[in-house]
Parts: sequence; structure tokens; C-alpha cells
Amino acid sequence: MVDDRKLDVLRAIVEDYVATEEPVGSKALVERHGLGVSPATVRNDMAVLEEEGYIHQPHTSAGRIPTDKGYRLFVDKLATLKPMSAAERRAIATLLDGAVDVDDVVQKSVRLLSQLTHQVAIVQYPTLSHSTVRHVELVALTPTRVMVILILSSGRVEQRLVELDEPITDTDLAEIRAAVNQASAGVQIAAAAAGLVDLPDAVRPEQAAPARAVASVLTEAMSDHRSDERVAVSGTANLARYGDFDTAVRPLLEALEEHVVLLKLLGESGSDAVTVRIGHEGPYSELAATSVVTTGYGPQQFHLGSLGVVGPTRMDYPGSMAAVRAVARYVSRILDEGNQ
Amino acid sequence: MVDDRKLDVLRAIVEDYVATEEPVGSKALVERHGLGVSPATVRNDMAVLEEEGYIHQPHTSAGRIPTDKGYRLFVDKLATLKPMSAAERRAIATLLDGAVDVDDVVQKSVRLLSQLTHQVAIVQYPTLSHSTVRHVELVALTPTRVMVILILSSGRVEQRLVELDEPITDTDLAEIRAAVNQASAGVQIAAAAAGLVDLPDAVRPEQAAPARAVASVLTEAMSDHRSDERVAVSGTANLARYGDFDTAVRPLLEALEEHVVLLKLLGESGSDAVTVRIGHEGPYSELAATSVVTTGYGPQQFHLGSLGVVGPTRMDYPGSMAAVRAVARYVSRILDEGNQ
DNA sequence: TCTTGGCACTCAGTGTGAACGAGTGCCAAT
DNA sequence: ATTGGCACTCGTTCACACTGAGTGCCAAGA
Repeated sequence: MVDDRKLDVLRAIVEDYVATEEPVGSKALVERHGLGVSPATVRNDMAVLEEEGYIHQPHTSAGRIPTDKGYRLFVDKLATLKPMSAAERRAIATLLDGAVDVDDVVQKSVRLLSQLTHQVAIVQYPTLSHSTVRHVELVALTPTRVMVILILSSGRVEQRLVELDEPITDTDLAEIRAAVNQASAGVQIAAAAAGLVDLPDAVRPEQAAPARAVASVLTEAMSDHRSDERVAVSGTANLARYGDFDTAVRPLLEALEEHVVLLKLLGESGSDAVTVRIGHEGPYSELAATSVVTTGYGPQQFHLGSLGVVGPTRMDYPGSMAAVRAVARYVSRILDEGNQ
Repeated sequence: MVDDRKLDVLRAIVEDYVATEEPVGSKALVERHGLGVSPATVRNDMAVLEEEGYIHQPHTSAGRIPTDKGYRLFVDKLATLKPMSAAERRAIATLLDGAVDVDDVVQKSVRLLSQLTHQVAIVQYPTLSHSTVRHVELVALTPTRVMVILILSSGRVEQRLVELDEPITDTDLAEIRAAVNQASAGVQIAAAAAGLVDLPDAVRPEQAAPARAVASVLTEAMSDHRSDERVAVSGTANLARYGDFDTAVRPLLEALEEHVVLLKLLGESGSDAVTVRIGHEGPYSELAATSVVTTGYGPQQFHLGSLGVVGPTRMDYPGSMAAVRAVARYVSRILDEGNQ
């Protein structure tokens, strides 16, 4: 049986342990929280909680620390999101409103998130796969060198250089440009990439060769989801606060280098809600001592990417969850505005 | 007097200490290096080296470790650059040749450098200040929304969005575009930014308002040296190998978060040569235990930026210097090619 | 039945002191 | 100038006893 008071005890243990990084005993618990019962009673409750696997005793004569299962219950049942302070809200708003483009939004928000939570923050760059093509521009730098510029609805701009075998005239280039935009403007990039196969047929025969070259790099740029795989990381210095270098800090530092790993950590948080993955619940056994708090972002439930924080299981979940949610909302709003 | 054999002893001490991270004694020294003399002789030499301040004894019954001054002598007099292996050369070439744009070059080379040296690598994004304007493109997304695209000789592309008060026609836009390119193409960005002040006078009166708006964002984009201040960092996980968390790792992790600090570390390495700054020689007292190996890069002595590695003073200087130089050369070459 | 005070027990952490040994400095001999 | 020998230093390690936070259990009380 886990009744209300036992939940209170668990909450108190989690809060104290997060604050002190030391096993917490029954006496300190009743002192620091107004539980209204004696240490002996708390001890009985602790015995039950331990029996059920929510807390754990490193050694006989020590206090208790929460297990992953205990944190899980804490997060599911007990954690009321810490509301952001007015100052924090203002900081988020002013910082992110000053961002000039999408990359800037990502870089500013990852920094912000790490500062708000004092954890390591991760922000995935927004995916291009839902974007539509807004415009394609062709600029002749020299008669045989054309800069191809792809402007997406997300505000992202990709450029590629094309070397032509033959010099091209401005009028030919203009016609190809028109044909390309005819074929792709307003179309989702995947479909646009597919449609460009027919581009050489849509122009006059003598323009087929350069059109093919242009179509080729455009297709490549559209299917190049490199930016889907990019993530920004900030706040690694915050790891310094945590002891236990070998089990907690080192594996995390190594994981942070591997963006593939980070993407997997972020990846499954598809929905609107804030997801918490605690210790061993994650996919990497080396990261058994770290937790991940993530959520998706994007305008109107449109999943453009994920962001979150990672840190030791011993982390401030309510605070992290609140910050993650707040930043995700602002980012979504900003991206939405830029999109109109 | 510091004669040749004493220099040999110093070299041996540095090499052993770098390899083992432990104070090195006279006996181990003659065993591991074929010095051809007895431990007692080495001890005499060590006494002199200590007197002169090149090495130091943490406590009476311990071996010696090099001082910053000792590392300095080692680097200046003794370090012959470790030549890159054929495999390493090939890795550099194949990786960097696959880069598609400038940002990609930076990101790949920082990663490469950290892997080659097993240190923390830093690469500054190339400065824009020497770039010239290659082309300016104006694209009407809607009649009142114009995407301004600035293409620089370095291959970098900056985009900005302009909201117009009045709808604009395609012909007006084309005329403004022509005027802008007339004024800026081929001109260094600083001069181009200055020249754009006169843009409204160069177009027909009814186009002055939109021209002013365009000139305004272009000037801002040209003088926005944000990218001069950007740096890429990789290899923080390599710090995990070093003990001495508080004096060596933590301050460095904190410094790595502050890009301003990084830029200052990189900053003074203007020339072509590889610069080594050892421990206290640097500008930050908190980084007294870390050394920086940097060099500039850019085609034909044109300083576009700096790159290098940072790590504890106890680092493999010859290897780091060789890797830094090799990567800088490749980066310079690639940027040069893209620039033609 | 739940709560509480009391009490014996456990065991990590701390401190002390002795033994150990890596490494040195010095000196006399070569 | 180099070398073997030797006494000396001092950090490290280990054993051992001590301390005290914290527990589990039990009997008494609400």
C-alpha cells in the first residue's frame, strides 16, 4: 500500500536528495518538511517504499535515495510544474524576439534553456521535411557558374553552386528559373524533388542540359536532410556541478559529441506533451545515470523538431519540465510568426 | 648552464610526464630512454634544471614535472613536429573534400581536429570583413514581402526579410535589384555598406521608399559580423581523460561556453605560424593549467580566421602542432578553391 | 490498527600510527 | 665530469579503533 503520506514522504526524499545530493534520513526529513509525524513513523513508511522499490539504501547505516522508479512516480504523480517567474518569462521573450533567423532562434533558445535549467540543453534544428518550396532563385555568377538558391517556407535558405559545361544566357536562365518555380513553388520539398525529374522536358531542348544540372543539385539540396540531423548543445559546463564524474559526467559528455545519440534521445518525444525519460528507461545503458526531459516544438502541433535538457537522474524535474515547455512554446510561436 | 644533455633530459621528462601524468624519476628516465648515463648523472642534471626553473618537484620524495617554462623550452627548442601519418593525411583530405559549403568545412574540420589530437578543438568561422559582394538577389515572396539575399565572395549567403509599406511591382523590384548590384557587386562589404546610403538617390523617386528599406537591411546584414564571432567546438569529451577535474577540466568547460573567451584565446594567432600559449602565458588566470595551440587560416596568407586546440598544459605539443598546421592548410586550400 | 519513544545494532567515514618505498641529495671514488 | 653507495625525506598505504548518523524492531500508547 502506498497511501498519501507515503507519497509525501517520497516527494520529500526526492526534493531533499536533489537539493543535497546526499542520502536523506528520517530525522532530517521531518525537520525540513512539516510532515507532522515522528521520525519512527517516517521510517516505517520508508521501509514500505523501499519494499516497493521506490527508494533504496546505499548501505545499512545510511539514508535513502530515490530509485529510477521513485523518480518516475514523483514525476507522474507528484511533480506540479514550477511556474516560471515573471523575470524568466521576460527573459525568454526579449531574448527570442531578437532572433533574426531560424538558426539564430535555435542557438539563442539552446543557450537560454541551459541557463534557465542549469543543465545541458539540446535543441534540434527544425526539420525541412514539412516545408514547402517558397522560391528558387538562379544567379549567374559567371556565364558557366550558377548559384542555386532554395528558399523554404520555414525561412531556411539553402544554396548550391552549379558548374555548367556551356555558357548560359540570361534569358535562358530566366526561362529555366520560371520553369523551376512553376514546378516547385508551394510544393512540399519531397514532392518537389520528385517533380524536378521532369524539368528538362519542361524547357526548350537547348536548355535541357543546364536544366538537368540545376534540377540535380536542387533535388540533392531538397533531399539533403542534414539539417534534420543537426542539434545545438549548450551548458556542458553545468555538468561540472555534479560529482560522480565517471558514472554521470563522462558518459554524458561522450554522448553529447555524438549527435546521432542526441537525436535518438530527443527523437521519441513526438507529441505536444513534455516527456521525461529517467535513467535506465532510455535506450543507452551507458546513460543509465542520466535523465532526459524533452518536448516537441512547432506551430500548431506541427512537429518541426524537439528540444530538451539532459542531466543526471538527480535533477530538478519540475523546474526542468516547466522551462522546457515554456521555451518550446516560445520557439513555436516565433517560428509560426516568421512563417506567415 | 643548460647543455645538450640537459635538454635531452628535459625532453625525456616532458615526454614521459605527458604519457604517464606522473612525476618522473631519474631511474625510470634512463630506463625508458637510452640516455647512456647513470641515474645519478641525471639527478645532477635535474637539480640544475630545477634551479633554472624548468622543472619542479611536487614534494621531496617525488619525481619531477615540467613547469610552464619547461614546456616553453620544450616547444621552442625541442619539439620537432610529428609528421602526420599517411592514413591521417588521407582522412583529412577525404573528409574535407566532401564538404559542401563553408559552414560544412568548419564543422567537419573542428571535428577532425579533435579526433586527430584527442583534444578540444576550436575553429573560428571565417570572417566576412575581407569578403566582397558577389551578388544581391531580391525575391518578392508576396507583393509586400521581399526576401533579400546577399551572396558573398566567400561563398556565404545571408538572407533577410523585408516588409514593405506598399506593394511593389516586379519591374520596380528588378530596377532596384539592378541598382543595388551596380552599387555593390565586387565591392568589399564594408565599402558596399557605406555605398548603399546613396541607393535611394540612384533609383526613380517612386522607388525610393522600398529601396531605402532594402538598403537598410542590407547594410545591417553587411555590418553584422555575427559570424566573425562564431566558433565551432568539438571534443569536449576528450577532457574526460584528464584527472584533476577542478583545476583543469572545469574552468576549461566553463570557458568553452563563453565564445568571447574562445575568440580571445584564438585571437592573437594572426600569423601563418603555429602559436603555442602555455598555461599562465594566456590572458586568463583561471586557465593557468591549460595550453592553447593555434594558427590562422585563409588562402595565401589572407587571414580569414583561426583554429586550434586547447587542453591541459600537459599535452602532446608536437602532435597537436602538427595536426593544427595540417588542418589549417587543408582548410585554407579548400576555401581557396571555392573562392575562384 | 496506526503511531511513537526507546534502544540495540550496523557500518561508512574519520583519524592515528606504523611500515613501506620511490625518489632524492650528497659524497667519495673513478 | 661521471658513477655507485647510502642515508634521508615524505607521500602513500594499510590496519585498527572510534564515532555517529541512521536504521529496524519492540513494546507502550492513542
